[in-house]
Amino acid sequence: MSIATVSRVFNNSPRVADDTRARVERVARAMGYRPHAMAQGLARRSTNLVSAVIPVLTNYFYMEVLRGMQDALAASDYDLIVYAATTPEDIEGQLARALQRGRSEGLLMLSTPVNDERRRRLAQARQAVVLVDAQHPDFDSILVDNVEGAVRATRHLIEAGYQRIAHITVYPEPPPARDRRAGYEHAMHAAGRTPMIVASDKRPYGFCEESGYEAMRTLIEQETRPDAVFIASDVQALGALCALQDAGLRVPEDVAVVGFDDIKVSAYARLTTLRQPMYEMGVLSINRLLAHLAQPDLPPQRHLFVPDLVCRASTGVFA
Amino acid sequence: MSIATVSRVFNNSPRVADDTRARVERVARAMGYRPHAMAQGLARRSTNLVSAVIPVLTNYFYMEVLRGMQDALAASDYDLIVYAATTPEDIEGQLARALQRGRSEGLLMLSTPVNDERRRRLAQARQAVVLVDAQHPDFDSILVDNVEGAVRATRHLIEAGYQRIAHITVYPEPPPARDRRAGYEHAMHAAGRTPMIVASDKRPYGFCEESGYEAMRTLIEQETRPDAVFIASDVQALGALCALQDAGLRVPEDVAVVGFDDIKVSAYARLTTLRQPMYEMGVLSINRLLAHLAQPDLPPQRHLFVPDLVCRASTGVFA
DNA sequence: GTGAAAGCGCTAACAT
DNA sequence: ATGTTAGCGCTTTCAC
Repeated sequence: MSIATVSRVFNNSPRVADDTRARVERVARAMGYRPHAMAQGLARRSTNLVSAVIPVLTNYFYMEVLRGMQDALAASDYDLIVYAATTPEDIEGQLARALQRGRSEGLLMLSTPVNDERRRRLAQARQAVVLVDAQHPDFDSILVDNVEGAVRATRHLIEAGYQRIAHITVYPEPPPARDRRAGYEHAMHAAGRTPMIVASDKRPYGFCEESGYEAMRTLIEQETRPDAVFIASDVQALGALCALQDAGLRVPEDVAVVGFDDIKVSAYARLTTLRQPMYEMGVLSINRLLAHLAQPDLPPQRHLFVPDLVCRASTGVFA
Repeated sequence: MSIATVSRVFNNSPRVADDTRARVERVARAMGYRPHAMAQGLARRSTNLVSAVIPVLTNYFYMEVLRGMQDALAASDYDLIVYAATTPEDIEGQLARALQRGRSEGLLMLSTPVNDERRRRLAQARQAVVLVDAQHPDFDSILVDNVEGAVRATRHLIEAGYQRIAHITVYPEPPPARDRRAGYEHAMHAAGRTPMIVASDKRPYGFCEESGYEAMRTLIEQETRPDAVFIASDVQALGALCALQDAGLRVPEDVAVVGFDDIKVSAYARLTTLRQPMYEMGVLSINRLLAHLAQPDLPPQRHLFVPDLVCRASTGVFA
């Protein structure tokens, strides 16, 4: 029994006799043999590993995307290395790790804009690349139409009859927040309204309850308090709802609130929001990555999801 | 310039002349050379990879633990493969992947009880192992004293003067839920009270908003409604709070609520709960794993954290 | 201080 | 259908 035959059995080569195959399998099971991943990887020049680079871990959006990725990956025989940045600047370091030669074969990059320097590094690493919540013509991009989502959110409030509609964003402002603000401004101007924007400076990561709480406090203390607020993310909206409650204001009677994301708890906070298909985005990103791995010359593709408005009690309108 | 010298430079061997080292480094940078991870791994019999096996991804507890792991790992040069089960039964499959020879050197197993079969498999895989939220004498175990936490929660309600204190758990009941129920029962009996336990059957994963919502509905509809409830997890408590609100009941005036975990949003839901040091547990688990990797004969150690009571408005007592 | 050479545990021609 | 052998890209003795 040569090592080559064993290798053939494990690689399902058709050129093995049925009885030898059975024998090898029996013995392998008996002694608990399984091929050595690294040796296999070196020999076939493929590691069966893909990596995901994520700006922050503790965020429901990323968790859901990650869950979609894992579920889609389970059907393949690729495993997933997760590189989470500890700080915003750390993204470069994590990317460098993910791009090390002989580490992984594919890269999923989340919410990380591709500048020229990064494009160069990605190209030279010769990995399959899929961008999620970011885009670049050279790579597969999977994103949500944040501008359209924000327009829908704002129109919903306008149509429901709210008069002074404010917007809470984050500072520093990442691309998705920028687009959501732009959508809000666009819809407001189109309706002849004056935008009213607030953000609280929360570093390093603005999408958090604290930032929503603080920004809402700022709005509450203003001379002309808004009667509705569109907030850049659900977690911030949760913080904002808390601020309203602390101030003794009722939702939606005194102030209506719309979030963005539709994270799990939002349903239980009765928060009107825009649903992003996070899980589906994760699944799709893996499917695209695997497709690129199987067919390296596959042209890049851009997939834009349009977020749906989910009406709940926080706007008092069940459209 | 031989390949051996280059290798020495990259491995910081002292036996290289300063000028050759400088030359190698310059050229390497110029042509963007970095050692091939798989080849390196095969040669030194070490992959610089550790893996984490997680029952479910979408859970704030795991996310925080994972964040602690990632932060602690960033200082080392190990990368993390994440194996998330798609279903409860899938744990075995993910474990098998993580244990493949030549894949990773260390294993972090979360909330996964070690039975004899698993102990055998882990031992034979010769990996460093750290258990989180589970324990076994053969392996490092990092956990929280769920019984004590539940006792504290229950006592807090008793001391605050609540009369009919119910408990909401989950079904199927994982070890942490079992311990929390036990702690509740113990504290109730010690105070001469009669336990009153409800769970809603939510498969595959009971720690969710829905299950808390449903269980609370059951309690509300009972002839003698409880005036306080200790709930096995914060996410369930969030669902329960929603059920109370829908029923027009005030918290804590009509029903007081205590959760378990202290996830981020709980602060904004004004939920009294028991704080688990999730992030710290993640950091510690990696530190232990790296210690075992550095010193294979290190004896297993058990680390038990005691959860702290965090008093908020949902129990109306700010101790 | 540097180079030559023997692995690491596989896969994939190429023989037979 | 099976065995032989040459790599895969490094690390690590062992010479020099």
